[in-house]
Amino acid sequence: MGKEYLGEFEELILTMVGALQEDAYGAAITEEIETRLKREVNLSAVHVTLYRLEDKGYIKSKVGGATNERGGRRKRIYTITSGGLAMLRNMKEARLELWKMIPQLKMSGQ
Amino acid sequence: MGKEYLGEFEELILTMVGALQEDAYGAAITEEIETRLKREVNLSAVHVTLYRLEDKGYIKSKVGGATNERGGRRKRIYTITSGGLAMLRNMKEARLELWKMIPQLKMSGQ
DNA sequence: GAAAAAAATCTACAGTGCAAGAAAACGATG
DNA sequence: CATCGTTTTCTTGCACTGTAGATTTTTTTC
Repeated sequence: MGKEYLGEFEELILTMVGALQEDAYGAAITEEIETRLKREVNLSAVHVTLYRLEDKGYIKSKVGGATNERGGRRKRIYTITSGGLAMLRNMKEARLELWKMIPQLKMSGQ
Repeated sequence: MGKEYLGEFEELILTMVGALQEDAYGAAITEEIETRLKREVNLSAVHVTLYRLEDKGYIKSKVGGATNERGGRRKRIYTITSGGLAMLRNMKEARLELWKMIPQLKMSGQ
């Protein structure tokens, strides 16, 4: 039955999978978060979260082809499913709704 | 040192405390969530979360006056602190930033 | 002062966040 | 072809967050 929301970190990782498209695999996601969001993340934290998201059906994966440059294990590429996208939409809707309730939050963004 | 974000449920409860102002106590928060957000919540889940938020300094509490109608223990009224408000702002900023990264999310809201 | 009401508190366990370390798969190089 | 450095995934374990069940406290009414 899956709950109607995700944890904070799960939401972040799911969003990155959607954002990175064909290039969504553990290491790249980690890097992207660190450079673009200036937030420290642990690589295995990302991996574990990817497994959990896949279990829940929000993303799916396939092992990437042999397009490696200099050694290294094959990448496991993740893509967001329609269910995953729907979940992100729901969470966004819910947040926008919530924020409306608290006037002190009005500011720059939006 | 407190992390730079909260869990999903903590965020919800913190927002409700901010929204309900002088009327933020366990039972009222629970009711408000059920009626306005159509989401089932357990009363003690709310209470436990309130304690944790208070521990972290995002809300503070005082026992309410004797303005009761028909029996019942005194309410513990919670109010959001400036730290709590700042946390909500940060989380909102971060989300807006995140959503920008994933075009498939563009829609109604905002 | 016993019963009923309203609310808070306690206890306990599953789910999520996170990190340290191990293992796998690959290219290069002697 | 053995082994070395690389790149990346996989395993394990524990602390923190989400949630429910049952209990206790405080207060009004009869």
